[in-house]
Amino acid sequence: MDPILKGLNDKQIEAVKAVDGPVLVISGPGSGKTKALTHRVAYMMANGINPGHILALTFTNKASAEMRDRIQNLLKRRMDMPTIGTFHSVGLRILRREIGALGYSENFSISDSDDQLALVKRIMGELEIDPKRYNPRTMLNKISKLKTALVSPESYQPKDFTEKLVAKIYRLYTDELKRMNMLDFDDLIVLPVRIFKERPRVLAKYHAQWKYILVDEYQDTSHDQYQFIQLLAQKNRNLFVIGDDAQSIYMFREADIRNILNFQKDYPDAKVVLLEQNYRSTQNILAAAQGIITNNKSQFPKTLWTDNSQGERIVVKETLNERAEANYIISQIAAGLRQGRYLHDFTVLYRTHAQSRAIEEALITKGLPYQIVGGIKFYERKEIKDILAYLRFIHNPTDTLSFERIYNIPPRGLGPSAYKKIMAVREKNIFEAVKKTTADETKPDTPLKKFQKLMEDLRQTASEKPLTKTIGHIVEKINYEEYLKTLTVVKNAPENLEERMENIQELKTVARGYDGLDPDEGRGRFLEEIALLQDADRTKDETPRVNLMTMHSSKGLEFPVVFIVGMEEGLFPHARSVYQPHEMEEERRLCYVAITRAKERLILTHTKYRNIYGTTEVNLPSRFLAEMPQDTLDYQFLDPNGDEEIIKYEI
DNA sequence: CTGTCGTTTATTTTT
DNA sequence: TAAACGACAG
Repeated sequence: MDPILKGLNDKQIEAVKAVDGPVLVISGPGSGKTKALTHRVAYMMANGINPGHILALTFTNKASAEMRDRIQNLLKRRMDMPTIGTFHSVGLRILRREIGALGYSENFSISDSDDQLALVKRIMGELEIDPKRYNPRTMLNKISKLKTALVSPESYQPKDFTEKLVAKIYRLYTDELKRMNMLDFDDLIVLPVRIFKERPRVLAKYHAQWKYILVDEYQDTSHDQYQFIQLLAQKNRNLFVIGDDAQSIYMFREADIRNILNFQKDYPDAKVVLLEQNYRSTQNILAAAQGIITNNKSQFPKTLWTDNSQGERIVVKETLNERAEANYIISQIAAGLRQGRYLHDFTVLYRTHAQSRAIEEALITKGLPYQIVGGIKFYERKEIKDILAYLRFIHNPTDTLSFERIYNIPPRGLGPSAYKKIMAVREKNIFEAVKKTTADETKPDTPLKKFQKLMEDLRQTASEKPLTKTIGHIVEKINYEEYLKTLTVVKNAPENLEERMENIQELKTVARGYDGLDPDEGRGRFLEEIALLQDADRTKDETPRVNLMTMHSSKGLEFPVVFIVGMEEGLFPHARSVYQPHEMEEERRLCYVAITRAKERLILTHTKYRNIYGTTEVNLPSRFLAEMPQDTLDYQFLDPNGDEEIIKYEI
């Protein structure tokens, strides 16, 4: 037997060996999906398929990196690696070569979601649309929805008044982005699709290159991603998709579960493999998960099974309030630690970020180290965004969004009126517009003139010095630390200042990798790369910590002991999902995902009283509890003398 | 232009 | 509860 197939079960082997033609693999939680995927790629390479002909698409950088690592480890000798990347990075790679066809210039930059929102707000301001009546965020969502549905501003047929507004904003939004030579995230998929459709010869080039295509997390693909895949795969038809419809939890982000459900319609000759053996969880945990998910209508029929032991019952614990809930969790962690578990064996999952507060407070009181996974991302921090905005404006002076961000940060006496003046005379290049505006000013040292001089100086440095030097120079020249001080003094949080300066240091560490390049090119690559990175790989210390995260961020992970807190109607399922059946089903899948993170021990908690937005709510236990087979559960109801709870759990 | 004050609103978010 | 935003006075 091929050594690469060793350690795989029959189904996994089937998935690995079906190299030619369309293949759909439905992989249950803990069924060795990544194993199947990576072994398949290694198998293909070991059997003479040119790695250059293989394209593997993932959703996250993390998944890409893991796949690359594991494939490398499977190979006997060093070989060229296939193209492995996120949808967006592969889209970007294509655009870098092909975007000329659409009339953009090649030094385009990529806007982040804050930029997008700022742009929509600006446009709505110009159109005098009341942002209270029409939420800019909602409008942006609608635009993004249209884009992912591949509806262009030209082809959009608005029906009612609101849609007509959306159409207007959408059109201006698109024009303005193009004018700034900027792309949004959606464009990284949508534009390659357009090029493929309009330029068969370009598409043919990619057909010749990528003859084998693999897609991870196929259930999460949106319509544009679906088109992207279909176009690339239509010639050779060697399309391997793997995923789990039951774990689709990103519908709200345009994931279209029909893509996976209809794969066999798209490819009637598709080979279908079900990975149903679970290597992760106890029988009880699996039974609970299965019990939940069977309440959903549309899904791929499958039954998970495991050779693992039955395991202990799932604890359903009722507590008085969220403080007692947190204390209970800590008591359970303490008990686990006494039995030899480590802090990182424990994970607390919640539906909304707001719920982490009570848990954190309890952990801090008891001095237990923890880490929040997800939450505020590195590149979303103000100090990072500020510095990056300077870099982006230096790099692309047509980027009015970055200009908008920095022209008065730190405060230098520039405001809306100065901004209007500049925008009035702008062609494309804002830096030139600033020059034009200052030319009319008679006084010698106006704030705008100072700004102009500052930017000239920064641009000079940026074009000559390595990237880290430039960053240091920016921070120094704009007196950024002083500015941060004024911010943190107001909020009375000096520890914040230190942390923020450390973050800037961290940014420099990332930038160092580009110092060796030509300054302009290095800056470009740096900005491009971090546009696609949502979190920096910061080298964390190795202290074991309790993990806290939303159920969404837990997808793909596993832990010996999992707590799911807030198992209450209104919270989980979330109140906003209850009335829409398809949203209710998504909540249920989320529950399925959360439960199946647990390997050995699962504890579900709900409270009688919960403080929410400052008012106390009385919540019923979540309906999901009733949907689990009751013989897998161990109910622990609230002691009638509820007050004692908090004391009882002291450790 | 800047800072303060009151009002509003509140999921999840791989890029 | 608290953050985020817009209105308004200095």
